[in-house]
Order: sequence, then structure tokens, then C-alpha cells
Amino acid sequence: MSTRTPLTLEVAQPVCCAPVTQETLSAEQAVVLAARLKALADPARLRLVSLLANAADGEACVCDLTAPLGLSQPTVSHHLKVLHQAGLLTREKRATWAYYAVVPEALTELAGLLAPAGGPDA
Amino acid sequence: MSTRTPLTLEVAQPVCCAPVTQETLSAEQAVVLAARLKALADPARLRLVSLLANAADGEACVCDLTAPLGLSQPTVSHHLKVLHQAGLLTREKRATWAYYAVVPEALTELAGLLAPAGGPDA
DNA sequence: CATAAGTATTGACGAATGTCGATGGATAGT
DNA sequence: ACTATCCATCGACATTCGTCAATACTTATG
Repeated sequence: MSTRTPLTLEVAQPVCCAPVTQETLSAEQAVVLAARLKALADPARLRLVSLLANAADGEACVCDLTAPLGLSQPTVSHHLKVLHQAGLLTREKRATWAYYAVVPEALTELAGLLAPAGGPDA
Repeated sequence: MSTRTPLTLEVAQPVCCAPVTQETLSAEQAVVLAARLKALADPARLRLVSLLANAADGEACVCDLTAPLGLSQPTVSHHLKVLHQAGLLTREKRATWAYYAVVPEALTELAGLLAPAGGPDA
């Protein structure tokens, strides 16, 4: 078994591959990376991530997110689920509320796959 | 015609906004950013970017890209158009060939919007 | 136990997307 | 001129996606 990284995060391990600019992606790698990016490539979901990242305690419940987005509760729940399944958000249920928070490392890793840390020509 | 930079780059200016984690996105900003990400959030297009970034002279023509992708020529042309319109690729027509190349700064900027340069907690 | 509130799921619908074959336009070579 | 090659566009199709209203589930409160 694993000797470390007991995290039960949906997807805590590296996405798949080297930065897009450094190695040619295989078909499978491309599918995995595209799935991650697709989770972010939506206006409502981008705003959710942004709202959560800038929230008071770094978290918020669904009921606090519907108003700012101007979307119905089922729709917001749907988007949060997509982001959570992509490993971009954590979910914690306290009482009747479901609190979501961003996983900073997930965003960082994604960014690193688009462009190597020090810029493309560093 | 032009004395320099004959490039007809669709979008060379900054996307729109501050990093997602630093400021809450407005509805309009989210739409713009999502459009950019959506251009990348496809397996075929990710592979195209990857192939171009790792190509011999940093560029390739359509005819060289259909085989590696296993897609028809119209489909590849379509994807290249999407990437070009998103400002992620340049396009130069020489003779009968159309040469595409990645715009590294576009990828870098996109990465910077997902996660600030030095990591989320730097 | 009954009620209220927060959330997730289901079903439905229109819109957008990825793919291809067919077609048309432009350029080089014979 | 004629042909061959490369590329973009068009039309069509199946699939996916974003959204909502309605419903069911869970937990706290009266």
C-alpha cells in the first residue's frame, strides 16, 4: 500500500503529463487534461471558483452562491458537482449545509501544465 | 501592406482580469475567460497545441497534423481555426500551405490567470 | 411527529459542439 | 490550359452541455 499521501481527494495525484509545450500529449493524456480544463471552461463555474477563493473563510455553502450567480439552486449544485468531481473543489457537509472550497494545488497544477513555471522561455 | 508584424493576430492583448483566486470575476470577465479556456478544453486541440509546440521549427501545416491526430482534414482545420481565433495560434500562409504556430505568451497568460506565478500561497 | 430549510437528483428542452463528406478556391507543376 | 495538392467552408448529423421546474432526501426545530 501507499506509504504516504493518505489523501482521499477525488483526484489529488498529478493529472497526467508534462507541460503541453514540453512533450507531445498522447491521445489518452489529452482526454484527461481536456476533462480537467473543461470543468473550468464555463462562465458560471469560473465565477464559482472565484467566489469561493475570495470567500470569508475560503468556503461557502450553496445557498450563498445562487444569488451572486443569478442561477437556480439545482444549476449551482450541478456546477459545484462538476468542479468537485474534477478535483478542483472540496466538499464538506455540516448540518444541512454543504460547504465547498477550492483546492489551490489543483489550479496550480493545471496552470503548470499550460505553461512551465518560469515562462515558456525561461 | 504592413511594414512589420503582418500577423493578423485576433487577440494579442490581455484576456481580461486578475487571477481567478485574487479577485471575484464579473459575469462579463467570466465569459471572456471561459471562451479562452474552452478553446483549449478539447483533446484534439490540446494535442494540436502540443504537436505545434514540439514541432521542428515550432510550426506545422495542416497536412502534417491530420495523420498524428487521426482526424479528417476539415476537422483539423476547424480546430486550428478555433485555436487561432482564441489567440493561441498564429497562422501564416506560404504557397499552398498554411503554417500554424503556438503563441507562448497566450498560454503563459492563461496559466497566470488560473494560479498566480509563485503558487497560490507565495 | 410535523414542519421548514438546504441540498442533490431527475427529467426535459433548446443550444452548442465535434465530426465527417462534399464542395469550392488558390497555388504549383506539367 | 490542365491537373494535382492543400486548405477552408458548407451542410448535416449525433452527442454533449447548461438550464430549469419538480421531486426526494436529510437535518434541525417547533
